[in-house]
Amino acid sequence: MKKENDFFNDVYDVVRQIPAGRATSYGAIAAYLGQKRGARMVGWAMGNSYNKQGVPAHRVVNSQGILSARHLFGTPTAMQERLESEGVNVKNDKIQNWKERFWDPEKELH
DNA sequence: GGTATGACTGTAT
DNA sequence: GATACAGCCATAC
Repeated sequence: MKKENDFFNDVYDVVRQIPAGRATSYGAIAAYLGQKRGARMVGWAMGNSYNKQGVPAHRVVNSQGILSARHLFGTPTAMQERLESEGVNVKNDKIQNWKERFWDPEKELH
């Protein structure tokens, strides 16, 4: 039997709450889940669900606001274009105004 | 249970 | 700024 309160489930739940036009980092999600060093797990979890609907994985980037996983979206520009269509300026695979675009689950969901 | 891997992060060089 | 290394944790074999 599989736990419904999976680590993945928590990750998906947080990612789903990211508002359009914003983005967060793996580390922030991991920290919110109490696993400050579990950023890799967040990415790993997403890797098993990036094709899952309802999970805007394109709104999750690394700590520098870089679209580290753009290459996994089918096309190298899919992630960037999707973010731009939501109002996020992306340049060189990096989110502009990252500090202001950053959505911190610890603060927003506190 | 040991080893390898991973959409990460931070520090050091 | 780029490269190298270490840390952390869950999953797969």
